[in-house]
Amino acid sequence: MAASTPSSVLIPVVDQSPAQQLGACCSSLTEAPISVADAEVAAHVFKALADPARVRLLSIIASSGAEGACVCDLNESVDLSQPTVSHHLKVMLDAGLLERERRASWAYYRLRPGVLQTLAGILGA
Amino acid sequence: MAASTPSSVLIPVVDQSPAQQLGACCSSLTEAPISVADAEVAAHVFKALADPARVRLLSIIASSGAEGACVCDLNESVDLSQPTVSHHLKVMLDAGLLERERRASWAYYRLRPGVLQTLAGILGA
DNA sequence: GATCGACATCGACGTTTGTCAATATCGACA
DNA sequence: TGTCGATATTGACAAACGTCGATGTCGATC
Repeated sequence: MAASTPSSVLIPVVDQSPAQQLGACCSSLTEAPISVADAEVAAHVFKALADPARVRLLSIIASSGAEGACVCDLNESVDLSQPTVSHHLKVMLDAGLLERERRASWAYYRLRPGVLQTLAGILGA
Repeated sequence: MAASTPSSVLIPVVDQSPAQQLGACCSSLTEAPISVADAEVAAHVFKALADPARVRLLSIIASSGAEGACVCDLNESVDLSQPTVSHHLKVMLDAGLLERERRASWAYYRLRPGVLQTLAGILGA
């Protein structure tokens, strides 16, 4: 296709999260074979969902709508230590699935708008 | 999907793959907090997509439609050894994303019908 | 300023994962 | 029957991951 020599070796430094890049990469997995680079981006996002604790946290956060969910509540929703919950939230934040907002001394996480629709679009549905 | 081969067509025999359970577990991640058990099932399926090689293989397989893709072709599509490709295919097969069919001495993999739609549905889109 | 509470980061650990070379399995065919 | 080609399985190893306790950071309140 476009690229002439995909001999890789490079990791392009993009200031966009994987989930942001996903929206611009490919229309769907099922239409045509995805490029190696795009596969890496997509896998990064899926990896952020590849843990039971993260799926559950994301579901709780998504269910709390636009206000977001307080970390103090999330800590009690899963049977994990506070540092571990913080770690999982960071993984999803870095992948571009979540947004963080600080209110007073609390942190609130919410779904990044449209990100699940983008993901669903990649799946070809 | 004619493919009239009198030779035996074997379909993966799994009692209940994660992707199959997904369809019956929850309507969507965003509606209400998912249960711990359902999160485990969903994470299992996402984990099968959490690798660049697997995403690319899945995309190639999906793009080849109902006929499926021959392993002999897949081996040349990614820069990995034959056992590694076989391993990745098994991961997605066990997760319920793929189906396998043997024709003569070749193996063909295809998307399990509807599985991507189910996944997209879980995402709430 | 000192203290407290909420959250993030660090360091260390056992476990899981991706990878390959070697080997096994199994059908096709001479 | 024996060989060959295609695919799966095994065994081993390094890297990545999930987890926790200890510690750091930062805003709020006294």
